Amino acid sequence: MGADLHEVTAVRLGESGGRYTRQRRHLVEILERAGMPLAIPDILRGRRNLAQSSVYRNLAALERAGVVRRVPADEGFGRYELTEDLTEHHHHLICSSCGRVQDVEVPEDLEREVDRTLDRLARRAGFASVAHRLDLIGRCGRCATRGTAARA
Amino acid sequence: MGADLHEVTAVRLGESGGRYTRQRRHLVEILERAGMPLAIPDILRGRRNLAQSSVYRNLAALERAGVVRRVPADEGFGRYELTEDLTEHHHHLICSSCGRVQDVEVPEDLEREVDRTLDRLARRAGFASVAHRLDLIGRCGRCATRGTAARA
DNA sequence: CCAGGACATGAGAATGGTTCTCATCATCAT
DNA sequence: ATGATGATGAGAACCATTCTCATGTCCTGG
Repeated sequence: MGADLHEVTAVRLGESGGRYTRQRRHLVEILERAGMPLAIPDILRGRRNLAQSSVYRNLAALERAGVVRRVPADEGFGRYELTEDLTEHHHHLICSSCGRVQDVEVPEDLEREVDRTLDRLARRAGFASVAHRLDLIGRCGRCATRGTAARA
Repeated sequence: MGADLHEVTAVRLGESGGRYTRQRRHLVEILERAGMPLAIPDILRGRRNLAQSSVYRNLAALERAGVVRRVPADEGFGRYELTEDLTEHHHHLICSSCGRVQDVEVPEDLEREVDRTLDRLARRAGFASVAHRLDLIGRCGRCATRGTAARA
């Protein structure tokens, strides 16, 4: 992996009628290095050569091509990461206090059991072609030490 | 349950320095009847006596009181449901094509195993006080029958 | 009863993340 | 080269959400 990440991206972009331009390659590299879902400001920070509108447009293009995924956080804005077939299947630790998102992988056997069970439930409800999304909500170490009140 | 839903709400609202007004009661009843996360337009639909700004404000108040939870969907807007300690712990079937969200409960033992494992992983990563969120992504029956292209 | 204080409401303005528009550039095939 | 097709950047437009402010409502103490 790693080397052909860009090949795969190029192919998929081609299929969806797009080009693998320098800026799109740049975005893919940024997301690859980050290893965690990034918000637009994170991507823009200290890179004054990226136009915000182009970043949005290109992330949308990469999403359409199936290379990038928009992660919905409960922060009022979105974060972006590479799709799982380009990395490893993983889940997120989400800090409910500062919004920081961190990747985790869960054990194979739990994954399998979750998948199996959910698949059954989904079918029963008339849903098809199912993936799952499993996130942990908590407080990261940094937020836990200073006490940020959440609820009385 | 059901009867004291309103008592609990009144108490929690009181604790967080608010009143259980007619409109807030109304919102709680709407969410209770729905049994699925509702978007603001769903709540407003055919109820011209509710001011949009008040609905937002009141849902925020109810969320602060721990009665309501904002569910982040990948639709660009939020949905609201009663918190789990007022209903049952459950998860969502999310249709990736039409955005419809439906509640599901998963078997006790899977829940337990997920909780146990995630707790361990979280602790290892320095996260504390963890809840989980487990959603199914797929296509609902309605969207599956008519073919809505998602990706080539 | 009446007055005052504290919170709730409604309408619309303001905010902020995201998407669209449009004029200009780059890239590819002929 | 040359024209077509798509990409880029800057800013305007959009839309969900939040804020403002002028009332309204409810409870409390006199």
